[in-house]
Amino acid sequence: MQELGIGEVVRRSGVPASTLRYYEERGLIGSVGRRGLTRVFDQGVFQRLALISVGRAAGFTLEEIAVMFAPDGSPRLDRAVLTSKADELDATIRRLTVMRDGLRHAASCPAPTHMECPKFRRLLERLTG
Amino acid sequence: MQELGIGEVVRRSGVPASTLRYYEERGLIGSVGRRGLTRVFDQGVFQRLALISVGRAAGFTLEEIAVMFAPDGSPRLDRAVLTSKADELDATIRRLTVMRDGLRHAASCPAPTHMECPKFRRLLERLTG
DNA sequence: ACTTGACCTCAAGCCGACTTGAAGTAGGAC
DNA sequence: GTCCTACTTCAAGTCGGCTTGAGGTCAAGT
Repeated sequence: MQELGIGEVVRRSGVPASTLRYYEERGLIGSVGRRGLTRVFDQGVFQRLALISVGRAAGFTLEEIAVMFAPDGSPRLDRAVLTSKADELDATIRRLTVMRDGLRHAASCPAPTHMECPKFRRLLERLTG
Repeated sequence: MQELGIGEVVRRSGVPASTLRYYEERGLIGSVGRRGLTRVFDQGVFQRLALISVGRAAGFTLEEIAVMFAPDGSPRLDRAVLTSKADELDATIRRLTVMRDGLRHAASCPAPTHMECPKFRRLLERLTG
């Protein structure tokens, strides 16, 4: 497995070195070791970074992400936790979908204010209800 | 339109008073006026709160939400902005969907570590790629 | 030998989104 | 008239997620 310096990881992932160090400190990514002082990463780091980025977009904290995808391959990661996170995500996705439709519609709606558009209000009701 | 005190809004929405005041200060919700010192809201505040909550879940800042849904009914809200936010949301939704599937699968996958599961790795590739 | 560049650590700072706390006011019940 | 409760302001504090800066190490190049 090819070994990478932090600079390489920065270049290929776009994630700043400070963030990589921070993630390592928080236990989210593991450098496979050190060459002298400097961290050595393997290819897997890119997947983990993708995972972290999506997790963040999903609204999970770094803490939660660390628990969900423990870097060691996870000590018998609790299925119930995963399932409930997936359920959370389902709810989020549904809400985001409604919001996206709302935005899309608002972009093309001729009503003077959004609130005057019945379609928009119906979407809102789907959010509140 | 029925007028509500802040306490009522707190009770019905679950949003703390401090947050409501903060949102008002940031221009995200408008109280229709004051009765003496105290803020008076109308029913519409609940929709706006729902909007804000979904917007936050979608990863937008309060600033962005304020711009998207200006409280005054929005001074000719730029359609391009809305459309591009909708596109952002589309991308987010796709990624979250992949993540949800990943979590769902991880919850039922017998592989000792996630990375050893080919299905999980394929999902990861959909995230990275 | 010495500079350059890429890396390191550690502490402090910053931003967004709130929360908390102290101190004050306004209106009704008694 | 004074007590209670619900509200108010304003400043400061908190937390998560990083970033920045000062000062140090190491390897390679000239």
